[in-house]
Amino acid sequence: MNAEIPGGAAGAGSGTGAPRGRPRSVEADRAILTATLELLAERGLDATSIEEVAARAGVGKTTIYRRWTSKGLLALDAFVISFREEQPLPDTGTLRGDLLSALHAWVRAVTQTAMGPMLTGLIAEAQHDPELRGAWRDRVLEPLRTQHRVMLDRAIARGEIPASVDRDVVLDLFFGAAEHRLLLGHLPMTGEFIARVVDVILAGITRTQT
Amino acid sequence: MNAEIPGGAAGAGSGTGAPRGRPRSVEADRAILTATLELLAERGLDATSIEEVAARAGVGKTTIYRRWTSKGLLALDAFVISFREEQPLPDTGTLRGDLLSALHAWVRAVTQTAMGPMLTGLIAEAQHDPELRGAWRDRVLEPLRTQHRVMLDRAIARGEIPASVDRDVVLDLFFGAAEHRLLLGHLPMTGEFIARVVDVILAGITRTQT
Amino acid sequence: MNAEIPGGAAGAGSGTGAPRGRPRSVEADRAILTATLELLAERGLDATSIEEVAARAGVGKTTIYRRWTSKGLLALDAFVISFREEQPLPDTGTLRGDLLSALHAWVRAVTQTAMGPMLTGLIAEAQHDPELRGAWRDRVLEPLRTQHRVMLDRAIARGEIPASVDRDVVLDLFFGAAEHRLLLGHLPMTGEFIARVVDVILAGITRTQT
Amino acid sequence: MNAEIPGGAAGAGSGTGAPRGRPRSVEADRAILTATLELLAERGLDATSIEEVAARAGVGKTTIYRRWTSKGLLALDAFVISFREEQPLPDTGTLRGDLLSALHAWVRAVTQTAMGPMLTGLIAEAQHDPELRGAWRDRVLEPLRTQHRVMLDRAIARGEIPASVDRDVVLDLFFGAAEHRLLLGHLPMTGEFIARVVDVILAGITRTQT
DNA sequence: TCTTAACCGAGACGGTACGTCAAGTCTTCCT
DNA sequence: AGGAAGACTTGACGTACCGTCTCGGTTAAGA
Repeated sequence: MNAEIPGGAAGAGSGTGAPRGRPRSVEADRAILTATLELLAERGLDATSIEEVAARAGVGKTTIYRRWTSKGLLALDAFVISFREEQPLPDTGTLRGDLLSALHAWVRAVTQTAMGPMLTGLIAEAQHDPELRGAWRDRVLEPLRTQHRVMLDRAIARGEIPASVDRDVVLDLFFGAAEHRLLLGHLPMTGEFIARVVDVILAGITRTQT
Repeated sequence: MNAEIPGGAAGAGSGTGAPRGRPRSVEADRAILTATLELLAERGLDATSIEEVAARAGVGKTTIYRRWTSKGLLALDAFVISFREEQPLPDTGTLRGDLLSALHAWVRAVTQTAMGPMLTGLIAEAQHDPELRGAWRDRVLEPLRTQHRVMLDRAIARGEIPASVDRDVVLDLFFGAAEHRLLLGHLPMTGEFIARVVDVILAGITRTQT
Repeated sequence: MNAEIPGGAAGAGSGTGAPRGRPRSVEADRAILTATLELLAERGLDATSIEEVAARAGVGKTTIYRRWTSKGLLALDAFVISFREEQPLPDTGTLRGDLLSALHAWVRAVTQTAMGPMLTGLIAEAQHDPELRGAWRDRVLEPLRTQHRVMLDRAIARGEIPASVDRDVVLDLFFGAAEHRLLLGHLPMTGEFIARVVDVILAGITRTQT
Repeated sequence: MNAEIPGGAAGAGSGTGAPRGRPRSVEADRAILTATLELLAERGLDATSIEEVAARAGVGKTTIYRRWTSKGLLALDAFVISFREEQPLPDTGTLRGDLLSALHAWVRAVTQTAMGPMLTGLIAEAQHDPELRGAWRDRVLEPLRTQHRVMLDRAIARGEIPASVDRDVVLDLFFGAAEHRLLLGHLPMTGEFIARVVDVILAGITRTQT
């Protein structure tokens, strides 16, 4: 539970032993997150109010505020549940295959599912909510980067790319280009776009900078 | 005026000749934009209300709504005035020099001035305001891309990179990586970051010697 | 208007000339007071919420808060409108006749109309709202006392009672006994009660024949 | 204890003999009443919440609700404990002496101690809580009246006043006038006020209504 | 000694209403 | 007709208490 709903006060302090008082309702947790997810998909984070979430979940507003300190952190929890396993760690044998597969999965998620609007809504909200910004980094961004860094490490082990590669910069280029198109929508994220992004990055780090 | 404040209804119908009635106050325009700029710098787009802008500008709310249909478009106008000339088109003789110079200018603007919060605030707002999203593309993004595409065209003419390079993808990688760090703040935009971004892209698109 | 709705900010300062801005809606005033009166009669002051008044009046909550700073002052205005002329100044020629007539009118008002619950509700509310307490004194109690003091003054002029009578104490006994029964309800306010109250007071202050 | 805290469910079923189960904590009773008394004195009945009483008494809310069905009844119990013996039955030998002494005691209690705010708060609360209204009559008003009726009976026995005197009306005038000033605060309860109230009533019932 | 019933503190539960803020619109007088 | 002022309706905010409920854990009497 703690792992899935870290946005709130997380109930009893770990190690403090007895949790005292009526325990938080697991049903309420579920109802709130379900309602949030539905509303997020229906009208986006900005147009969703805590009041509406409470009404749809059949829950008092305080029950939500007791668990989450802001709309953003609630939305983050709802998002994370759906997003986590949609981003698998591919292992195709070559870096090109891995990168293509990973970017395809990301693009598919943000264009074919409700993840797209959720993601943009959360990034938007994070711009004026420092706590959400931090939580987003800790619970979405860093896990994703850590996972994808593995692909680069394997490529280094295989000798495909030099060990001197700045993996952080590579990840920023990799996700940055796609995120840029997602946020501004100036150009579509086609298969060709994906291929070329991977091509440029791959060529850029494969070639020796002698 | 029309060219600088296209966010609003543009006042008198174009071509109708005589504007009839009292003309719009130029002082009001200036006062509103100045107040907006101040508030944007002080507390960001999200925490700025039309009501406050009106109060500080010494102007009725109606006077603002008559010119701009949304807070975002007003902020965009205030932003554009300040942002435009901060992004010069460098011409250093080599693509590497041009790219480094351009990215340095961008990073400096968003980290050393109030442009950073304004930019992130506007991108955030654009996520739930389609009109602003369009205006942002037309009035900020495309001009910037057009300007930077020239650098790539010159490099092609010089034979530094092949004509087959997908310039849009290059621009997405170029701006995407930096914007990514700006929005999420997971890593700083140091000089080294700038250099490596340029290096990877450059290596990725430079003509093969084979 | 000022005379009838002194609970609010009373709009423009008198003498300041032009009232600037959109004037307060007279319809809203009326709708609010009507709704308040209905709800007060239906369920009493305590069980009436500002929210419900707003809803029934078809008015925003702020429109009420702009005019009245508390529920009590709003209720007071609604009450005063109804109560004012229900308490006529009788002139029967004798003090006994005047007092009987006045007390009858008061008892009739609080037992036969909705004035009773309103009055008790307002006195109750005034116990924890000093502003209402003051307003009640100024706008209900003192006018009523001033009016009834006239009856005593006429009796003094006629020589029925000595000029040395403490008229304030007489009024306190007169209203106090009835109010006491109204608030605690331990005994009914019958015609006999009225007669005996008047008898005792009258006997107590009538000039000694000695 | 039962005699002093009759507001609650009175614990064990009458006649059932053995109460079964854990007996109610006497400490909790005391703590709750003490906390109530403190808060009543500090901020009045209206501004005191059950939640705060529970917190200060170091007691669960349930423990309070198990004993008292409403805030008013709890406050009544706290009040009665303090108020009871403050109102002695004077026996000075003359009705004037008795009345003066009794009214002095009452005025002193409500003006010099925290009894005043408690009393007004309870009367206020009783206006929208019929149960409290009944309890107030049974446990405060009637005992007080019964006690003071004795003074009138003694005066009748002594021949000071005729037996035909309506003692209820006299008591209403006696307490009504003072309560009136207490609730509305339009005039102070001075020694002169007390004397004149007694004078008028005494003169009113002494004199024969031939 | 072991149930068993009612208590205890703590604190979460679904609600209601609070008083405030800002949104975008409307209405007045004035320029 | 534009402009400043300030009203208007709407809707959401986050908070405080309400009276109820559920925990784990006493505390006694009865079996």
